[in-house]
Amino acid sequence: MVSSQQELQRIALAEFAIAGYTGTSIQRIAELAGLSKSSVLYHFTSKEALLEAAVSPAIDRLDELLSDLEAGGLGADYRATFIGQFVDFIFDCRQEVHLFINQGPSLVGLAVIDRANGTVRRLAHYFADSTSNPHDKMRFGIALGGSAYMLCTADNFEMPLESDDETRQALVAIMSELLAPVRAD
Amino acid sequence: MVSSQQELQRIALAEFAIAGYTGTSIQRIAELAGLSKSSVLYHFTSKEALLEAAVSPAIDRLDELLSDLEAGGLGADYRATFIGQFVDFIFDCRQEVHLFINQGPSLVGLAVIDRANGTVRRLAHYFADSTSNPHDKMRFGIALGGSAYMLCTADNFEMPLESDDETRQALVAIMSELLAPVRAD
DNA sequence: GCGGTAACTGACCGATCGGTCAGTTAGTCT
DNA sequence: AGACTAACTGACCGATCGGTCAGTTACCGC
Repeated sequence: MVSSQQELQRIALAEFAIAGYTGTSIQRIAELAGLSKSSVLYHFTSKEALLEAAVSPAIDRLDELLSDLEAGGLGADYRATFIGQFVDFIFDCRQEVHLFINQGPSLVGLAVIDRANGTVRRLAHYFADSTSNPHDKMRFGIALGGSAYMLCTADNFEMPLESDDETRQALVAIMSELLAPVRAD
Repeated sequence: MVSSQQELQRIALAEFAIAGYTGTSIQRIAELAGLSKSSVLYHFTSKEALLEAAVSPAIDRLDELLSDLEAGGLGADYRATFIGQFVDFIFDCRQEVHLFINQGPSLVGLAVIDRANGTVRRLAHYFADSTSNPHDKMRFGIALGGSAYMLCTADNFEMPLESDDETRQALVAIMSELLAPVRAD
């Protein structure tokens, strides 16, 4: 039995990811849920509260992933674990990642987006700060950002991905290759 | 002597890229230009016409780049030329690329965005169709999309890029590596 | 100076938006 | 049945938006 609140979060996340936060009205979400706009605002005090409820779990998860990385370090053993976890994350939270990638820059000022941006920035810096070589900085960014971007975007370009397993394996392999030069402190 | 029209296009492009098309009002653009909203609409019949004027040159350029690629093929010789041109393109049209990446999905239905999406789709398919191996399809997507994404996004994460020359070299090298498995038909 | 027109403007319009609030309905417990 | 309250609703509000239109200003050529 799915509660109205959970249903609204699910619909909001999907619409925010596809049409954009500013491109999605509360009325639209209400219609898709078969409720009134007032009902949406009964459950969530504002549009921003709805966004926060929809995306916070993914940010929490990324925060945790990053904390584990900071504890496990960049050694080859933990790196493989991290890569697997990161790929699982971008698979499981595809809509949220799509939203962070596409709307992180334009929704600056919304508390939950600032939080997401902060976490992504921390992740990016973790790898970039492991090297002073500009080539490797760029390489690591492409490994992380490019993988996330590709997974979120393939649909838009009518590029059917293979099975999730095959796609996951490909991402893990490519990321492992791109992150191979990482040095453990 | 820069005309009002050109100045409006320059401001619009910058704002559309940073704050989003829907997040940027004509009034905002007018204020930044020191003109009235009506004056903006004197020069451009609509907001969409302003967007089209601002981004069409970049799409034209990408179209041309793609036509050259289709003519030159995927052989190692032409590939190096293409990579250099693609990297130049994402450097020269950084704002436009930022806009296509972030807002291509949510602005579907606007003629000029549909055109941009179509061109990007054609480019993505050109490489993906050169292989049946899912790993390589993903790899090529990461090469192209990841590079574009990283260049547009580095600013957002307070990752100062090195000089343009160094950054360009790094991108060319990484793209060359990722596209190395491409097969010429 | 006069006529023509490019460039600009403020007032206005209807539509949409996020949000408020009083009222209604449905469900639960005593 | 009555009281309470969670869930829901329609009417309303002020703000913002893209766009229209009549009027003004600036510039150029004769």
